[in-house]
Amino acid sequence: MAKSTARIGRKQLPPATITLKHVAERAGVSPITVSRVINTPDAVSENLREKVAVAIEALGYVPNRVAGALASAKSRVVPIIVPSLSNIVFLEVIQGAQDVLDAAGFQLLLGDTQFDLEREQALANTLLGWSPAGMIIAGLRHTERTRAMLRSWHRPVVEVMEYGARPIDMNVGLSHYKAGDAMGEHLVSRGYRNIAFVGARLKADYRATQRFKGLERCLKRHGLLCRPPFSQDAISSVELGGDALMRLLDMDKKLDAIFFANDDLAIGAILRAQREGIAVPKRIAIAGFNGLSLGPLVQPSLTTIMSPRQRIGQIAATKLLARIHGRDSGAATVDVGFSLREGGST
Amino acid sequence: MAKSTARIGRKQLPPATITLKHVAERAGVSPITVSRVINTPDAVSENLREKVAVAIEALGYVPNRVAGALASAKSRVVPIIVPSLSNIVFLEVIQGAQDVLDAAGFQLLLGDTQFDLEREQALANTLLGWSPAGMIIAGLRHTERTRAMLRSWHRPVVEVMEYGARPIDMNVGLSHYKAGDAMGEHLVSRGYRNIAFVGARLKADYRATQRFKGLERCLKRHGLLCRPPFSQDAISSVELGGDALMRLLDMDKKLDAIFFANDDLAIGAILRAQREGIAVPKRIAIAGFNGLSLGPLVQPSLTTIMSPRQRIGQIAATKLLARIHGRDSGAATVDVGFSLREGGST
DNA sequence: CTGAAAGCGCTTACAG
DNA sequence: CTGAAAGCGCTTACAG
Repeated sequence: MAKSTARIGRKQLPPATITLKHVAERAGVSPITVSRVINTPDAVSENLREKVAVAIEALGYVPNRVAGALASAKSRVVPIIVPSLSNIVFLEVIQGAQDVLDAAGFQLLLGDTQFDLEREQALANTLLGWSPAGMIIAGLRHTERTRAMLRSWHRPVVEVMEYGARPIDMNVGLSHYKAGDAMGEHLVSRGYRNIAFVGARLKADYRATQRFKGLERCLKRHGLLCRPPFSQDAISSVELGGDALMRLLDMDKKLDAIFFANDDLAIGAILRAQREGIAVPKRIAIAGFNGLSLGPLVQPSLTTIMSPRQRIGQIAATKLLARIHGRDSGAATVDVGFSLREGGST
Repeated sequence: MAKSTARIGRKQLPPATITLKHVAERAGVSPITVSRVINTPDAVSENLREKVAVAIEALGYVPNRVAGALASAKSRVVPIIVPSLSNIVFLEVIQGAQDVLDAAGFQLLLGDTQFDLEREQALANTLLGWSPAGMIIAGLRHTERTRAMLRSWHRPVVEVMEYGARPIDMNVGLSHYKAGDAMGEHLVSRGYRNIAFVGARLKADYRATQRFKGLERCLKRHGLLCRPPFSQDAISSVELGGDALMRLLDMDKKLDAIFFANDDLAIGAILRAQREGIAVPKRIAIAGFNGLSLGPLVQPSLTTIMSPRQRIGQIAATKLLARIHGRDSGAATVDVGFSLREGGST
């Protein structure tokens, strides 16, 4: 309309888009100096630093992260890719990572694969388009293309949850195989001889399957029968654990112990047994995996394996930051281990 | 070293950074056409679209989201700001939002304020530097600057969790005040007359305080004594609920019911009562808030108020997307309501 | 439907 | 310690 209106750039900008240039003008310095004050303040004399800080404050300048990321080909963003957000376990890892990254001024970008490795590949691909500073990804199993892509990316990548050989870059987790074996040992030592393993969607949840494999090895070592794992095609939940308990007791009269793939299922089984008047561990022993805080509070208290999930997230983020900042990041792989917590349920 | 090496731009790029230009060259079209094929394929003839698609595939081109965001001043990213990641309630909202946004090709950027409104302001400020397409933020209470900043941003913002007047833009939630009142009505109707409210860090958790205010109004209406809320300075947890139960029973012999600020606390109280041999609801009735799936499984089953947390996230994300895409987003505010689930604990 | 030009707001690499 | 120039990889706005 008004011909006289000055055109800034190609469109009518509301006057409120404050850029580096505006700050520089106000402070009477060049834009690069402003950039330095923000990113590497030690490289600027105190005199100018002060002037620039005043101008930033006065104008309410907010750096455009996007422009910075484009120019430098990196951003203060770290994607974390997990199989699912409906599982408390991954959320705790995210929480641990968030604590550390946030304190360092990094933002977490969330991705979930729905336990689908092809989706994971597409997601990782897209997320790399954000020029992240590094990446955290759950698991050691990925498509070959995902592995190749992340490896040739040449930025820090931490694979979390399970501990194992040949990570893409760094790895923080625990051996689910050993954990399964340890629980098997515990059950056998307590005198149980007919032990079942119960999970949910075991095909997708290969870490749970590794726990089963560990149990299997243990039972074989003791010359005991190892039943095939009982897997239900539903999202793991407390209800599901109770249902599984009832079905198994009905199907297999000799059963004297159940090792559930996780605490949700196991707690569901204990609560269900309570309601049905089934004696735990007398009629059936129950064990879980994860070490949720509810475990010690149910009756009988749950025997389970504690995995340090938040710590996994924290360690992963700490190693990532060390590498991003060019500091020593310590060992490339960390086995955070696990511990068995004996409760009254076995 | 090798003088003959061509310099592309200012540094030696590894040959593997495929850009729009490379795709355009290979397809024999201009870069803008490639851009259109990616962003608005309908605006390109099928002939060229096909050629470009082939080139993209052949080169394994991944669009640089950062460059796109800078050029267009918007990105397919949506920050979600919540008070805490250690609370399952917010995680479920995040999950609901993620489901919807992910399906639409948007990425979620995570921020937590640790229940600090100043931190929230700084976080919102930083996150705007990512040129997000919209924002989801928990709560209706923010600093005046945060409100002004988001309002003048002129992009869709959804405030979630509680429902109330004067949102910044859109609002999806429920009335915690009414929910507290409703639980009060239930308890009074069941014959309880000495009712306490128990929470954790109520100063920070103002939504829990609103539930207390609702209870207070109800008790006054019935001419009953309303005790001050009992708040503990620790993160809400199952253990804490059990401890609070024991302390209150000891402090206040007349007490016949406790309304806990959330289900974690209430379930902890029920489990503790069970272990201590305290009769629920005979000696003391227990009620919660949230509707966690564990509630119906403990003994006695928990009376609680169900809040549709995942749905809040889904609705918020859906409205955001509608506005982003210029479609009708429906009502600016949505009261998702709540429902009281009667269990055996009252 | 297609393209040449200009620009988004920063940072890199160089020079002084 | 400070700055002028060039460029990051896209998209906008315009023209045809």
